[in-house]
Amino acid sequence: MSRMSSTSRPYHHGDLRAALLKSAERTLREKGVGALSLRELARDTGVSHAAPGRHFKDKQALIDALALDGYERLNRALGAAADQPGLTFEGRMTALARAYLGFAVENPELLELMFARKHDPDGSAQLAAAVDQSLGSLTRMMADAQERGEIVAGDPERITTVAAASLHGLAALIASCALDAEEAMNGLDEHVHLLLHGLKPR
Amino acid sequence: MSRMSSTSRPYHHGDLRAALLKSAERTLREKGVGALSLRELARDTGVSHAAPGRHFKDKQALIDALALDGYERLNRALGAAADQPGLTFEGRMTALARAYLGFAVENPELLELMFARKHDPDGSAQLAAAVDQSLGSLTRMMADAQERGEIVAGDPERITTVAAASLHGLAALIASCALDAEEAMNGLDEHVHLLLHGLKPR
DNA sequence: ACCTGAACACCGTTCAAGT
DNA sequence: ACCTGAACACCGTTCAAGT
Repeated sequence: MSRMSSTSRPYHHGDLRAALLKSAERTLREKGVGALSLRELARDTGVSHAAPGRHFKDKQALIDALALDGYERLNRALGAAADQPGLTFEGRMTALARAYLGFAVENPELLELMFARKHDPDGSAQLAAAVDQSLGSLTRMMADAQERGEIVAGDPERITTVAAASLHGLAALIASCALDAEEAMNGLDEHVHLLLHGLKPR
Repeated sequence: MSRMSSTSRPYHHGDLRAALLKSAERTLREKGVGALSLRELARDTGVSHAAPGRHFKDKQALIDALALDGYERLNRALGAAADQPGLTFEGRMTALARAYLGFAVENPELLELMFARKHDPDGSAQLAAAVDQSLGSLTRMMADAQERGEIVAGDPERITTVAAASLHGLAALIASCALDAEEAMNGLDEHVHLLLHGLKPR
């Protein structure tokens, strides 16, 4: 009678799972993976310390869920960049690179988490699919370009790997603070140009 | 009188610090960063749980020491590869790449740790120097090549970044199991060739 | 100087019990 | 179905005390 809200909901939450994920991403962003604690998450969400166990069997399960959410956002960004019409191949490649690096700059801790070699063999099927989708945007672009003769012939997977390594390397160096983010973004056009035209003089 | 060894040494160890590091690297390799525990390390080394505190002010300090040791080994490998005589530029680049990827394949967990964005601002001066030395091998190689006109003109730092991102991307993808290690090693010559000659047809 | 042993404030995970 | 509260076995870190 004295409570103001949620007359019909059981306990505190309609969607504790979502609330926990939201809170987790916040502390991930602000304090890093090391500061993630199920108990603190429960406290912040106003729930008992055992409640998260109902929604995530493990701490790793929560981390995997964060990673999966990250991939979904990244894949939307990559897809949108790759599908832009009216661009040259180099233009599309640059747009894709910009989308990826932008994500890395905005979500460095999350990116690290997405690429960590942890992965619960149970829940990792979804994660594997999400990773494939990320590479998919790039693979399609390379296959298209190859058909049009805009890039060299050869095993398309190998060629995709070269491009992927170049972009992921930049993203990883940014996320780990080995490279200044702003500087990398400013040099991005030239980076892509060098990737396509090579380091050797023509 | 009844002990067989170390008649003059205090307690159990002549070099507890080294013993802890050795044990730590072993569990890092076998069970991952998440399994590192100062208390377990102390138990494995036959010492009280507070003893590690004398040698590492923090768990992070031990991790930083592991990372520093990793950089020292990596830098020796990179230096040896970069200084090989009688090679073309592409040959030296390939040797450097092979050294780096070899390290990544042999020490995936350690590499992840070396590139984690943690770094105690206190002890990180040494770490920063070690990182610089790693990049140094590559930077010198690029500067040499540029002088001889073997690679394109332009800001040498930018060009070094392109090569570094390409190699580090491969290494990171291998370490995170996103790329099959053997496959990547087999394709390494072609990878370097594409890096130098570009993805566009000539 | 180097280590011990107890203490403190945290964890993740499990499980009977409540609503 | 969903959550609580207590319990268990661990942590990292600190600090007086021992040798």
